[in-house]
Amino acid sequence: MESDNVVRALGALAQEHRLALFRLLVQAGPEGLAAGAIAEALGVPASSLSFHLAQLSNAGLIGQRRAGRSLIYTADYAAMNALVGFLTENCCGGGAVCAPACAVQPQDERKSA
Amino acid sequence: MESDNVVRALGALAQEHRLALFRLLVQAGPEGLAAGAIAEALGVPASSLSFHLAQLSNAGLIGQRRAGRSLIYTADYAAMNALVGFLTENCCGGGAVCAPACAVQPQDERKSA
DNA sequence: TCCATATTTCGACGATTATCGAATCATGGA
DNA sequence: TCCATGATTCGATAATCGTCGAAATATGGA
Repeated sequence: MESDNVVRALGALAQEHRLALFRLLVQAGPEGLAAGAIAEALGVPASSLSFHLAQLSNAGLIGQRRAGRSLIYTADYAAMNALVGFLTENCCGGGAVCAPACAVQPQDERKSA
Repeated sequence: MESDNVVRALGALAQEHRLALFRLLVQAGPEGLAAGAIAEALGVPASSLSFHLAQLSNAGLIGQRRAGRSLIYTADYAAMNALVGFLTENCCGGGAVCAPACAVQPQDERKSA
C-alpha cells in the first residue's frame, strides 16, 4: 500500500460515522451488511450513509455486492491489514529498543495455532 | 482508547505531511527528532510544521521534550498500538472465517523470540 | 406494464482544514 | 543585558468536508 492510498484510507476512517460503520462491517465478517441495515444501526439518513459508504469504498476499505434489491457491503480485511502494516513499518528503524511495544499480538488462537 | 480519540488520531494521520512526519518519528525511535530537523526533512515551512506537530500532539500520537533551544519530538508507540488494536478489535465478530487475514504479524524476531 | 422498495446522486449550506508570512516567545551564550 | 537561534502563535485565505431533503436510478413482484 502506498502513502497516497494510506492517507485516503486514514481520511476515510477519520470520521465518527465512518469509523463506526467500518467497525460494524469488520465485526460483521465476510457476510457483510445491507446499506439499509447499516443506516438503521447507525441512525444516519440514507443519503448521508451513501456518502460515507462511497468514501470508504473509494479508499478501498470496503467491498460491495448486490443481493436482490439490497447492496451488501463488506470490510476489506486485506486493506485493513495493509494499512496497519504501513503504520508500524520499520518501527524504531529496526532497532530493538521499543520492539515489545511495536509488536502487535495476533488475535487469540483463531489462527488455528 | 475510545472511539473519540481514535477519530482524532486517524484524522491527525490522514494528511500527507503528518503521515510522513509520524512515520519519520516512528522510524527514528525513542531518541526522536528536533522540530528543525523534521522541517528540513519534510521540506515544510516552520510555521506549517508547527501546526502539524500540534495536531499530532493533540491526538496523543507524539510526545515532546526540550533539549536546549530545540524541541525534540518522539512517536508514542503505546498510542500507535492502541490505535491499531482498536481497528482490528473483534474482527469478524470472533468467528474463524477470516482469522488469517485479521492476524497481524509481529515485527520479525525483534521481540527476542 | 406498473408499482413498491432499496439505494444512490444532486444541490446547497455551514463548518472545518491546510497553508504560510509576520510577529511573538523561550533559551543560551557573549 | 543584549543578541542570535529554535520554535510557536496569529491572522487571513482558499479549499475540502459533512449534512440531508428531493430527485433519480435499479431491482423484483403482481
